[in-house]
Amino acid sequence: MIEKKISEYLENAHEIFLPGVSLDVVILGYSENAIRVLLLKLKEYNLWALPGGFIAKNEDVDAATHKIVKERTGLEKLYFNQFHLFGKTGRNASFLQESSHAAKLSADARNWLNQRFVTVGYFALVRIDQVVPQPDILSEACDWLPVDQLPATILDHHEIVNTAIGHVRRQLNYFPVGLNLLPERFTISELQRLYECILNQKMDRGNFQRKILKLDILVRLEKLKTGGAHKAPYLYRFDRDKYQHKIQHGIGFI
Amino acid sequence: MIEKKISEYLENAHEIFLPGVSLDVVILGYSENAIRVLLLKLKEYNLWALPGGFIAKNEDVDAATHKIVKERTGLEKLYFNQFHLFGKTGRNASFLQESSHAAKLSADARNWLNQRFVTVGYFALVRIDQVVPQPDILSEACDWLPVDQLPATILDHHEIVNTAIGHVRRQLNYFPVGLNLLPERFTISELQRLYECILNQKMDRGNFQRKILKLDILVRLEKLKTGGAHKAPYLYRFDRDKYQHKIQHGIGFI
DNA sequence: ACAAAAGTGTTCCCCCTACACCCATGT
DNA sequence: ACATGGGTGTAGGGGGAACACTTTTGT
Repeated sequence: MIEKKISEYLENAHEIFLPGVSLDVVILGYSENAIRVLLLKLKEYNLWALPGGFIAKNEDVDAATHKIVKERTGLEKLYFNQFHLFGKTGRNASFLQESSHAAKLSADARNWLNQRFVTVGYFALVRIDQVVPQPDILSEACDWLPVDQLPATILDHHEIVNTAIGHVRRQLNYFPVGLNLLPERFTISELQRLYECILNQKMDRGNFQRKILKLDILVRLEKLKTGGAHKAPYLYRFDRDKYQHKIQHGIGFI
Repeated sequence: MIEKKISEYLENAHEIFLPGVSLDVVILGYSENAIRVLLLKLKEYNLWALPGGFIAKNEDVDAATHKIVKERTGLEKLYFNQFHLFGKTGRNASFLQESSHAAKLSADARNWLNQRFVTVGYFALVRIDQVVPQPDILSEACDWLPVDQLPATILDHHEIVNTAIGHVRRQLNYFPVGLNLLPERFTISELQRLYECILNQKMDRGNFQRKILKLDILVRLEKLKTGGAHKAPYLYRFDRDKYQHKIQHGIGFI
């Protein structure tokens, strides 16, 4: 049944999708003190791949990205960003060509798959706890893997992930990207650990607190009742309205 | 003769180039107190267009960009950067379809031109005085036009230029982009006027000088003999070696 | 009582800002 | 002499870095 779906998908691809252009999304989340990327384990191979796909002939590239992230995560409202086009020669769907499906395809479908592809890289920032990862029809599993311990991947997906991280790191100075990765309510310490993770460096506790609060984009909520043997910290939430006002004048954090 | 070249180019395009992908380069220069972009005036139309083209099936996208900029400017060593993929539906080579050449083309060639195109945006920074602008076969003229007074352009080239400027402006904080736009030797005042142009705001003379010199990427040369009724300023040149050392630790200017 | 982590305060110092002041040069 | 622009000096303030102190809570 699933086999039939794959065959149909590949057989019709050359009629539905733009030729030679694919897209890959680096979906990033944060849990257990690590930035993680959502990867798909391909059937028939011991290789992982980024969620991705093709762009329908009558579809905006941004819209195609939105659709793919929604399918893999279940999320509707998304923060995502295009960051690079990977256009080296020799990129193609080689892993599909070798698959058991390729043989059954028509000549047109096979030619379409065999052509060179350029791919548009997007990154998306999501809250891991809100996501229910969904493998696509070509993959057998789907998992959040820490970006500093990537498994073997197809093609240049390793490079795509690393390039994405670099862009996120640079955006940290201007946009409160961290807030797209945390749950609705969080403590300053949690936010600091996230920042330390992204930038890969320790920060001073007291200074971090003052600095992030002075941006005036967080709202203090009730105190957190914790089971920890220490003072209960405040919870905060991100204030999108205040943020929208600030952003026009530029936010400088680091 | 030129007519024949155009026909040949368009007729063979579908065999040589990647389908559905084009590239456009925002070539920026600086002269007479204005940031200027190199635009081509199309034959048969009263419209301007960015230098651009297609990507050969066996050619890296970066290489195709390099080739195009070299053809239009004569420059070999270049600072250029990919910044965005423009992928809205409805983008195509509409201006070519209406041209007098389109009628003579084979069905294959016409279909290739009629398809939807996504385009990769690059920007390049050049020294205007070193450039001898060269129109391509589809254009009758080629000129440096100030980016704040753009003429009517084809498609979304207006948006592409403005997006490019935004990226350059943001890079100004991290890379000495200004130095790719000035002649080999320049005064601090000239550099300041350039920065003021890009950022569109006045800066303090004394502070600009200290700040830019403290980056320690400029080398002071001999004094300039000027015809001006004032003290002769020093000339400086950009020190690429020092810069390469600095950049790893990050350069913060603004 | 004590440990652990949160919240807040303090001091030092650097750097940015804003001007002011001299210097060199051509008219 | 004087205007013009170049180079440098300086006083003040804001903010970051480092560290200290107090507060709350569970064991």
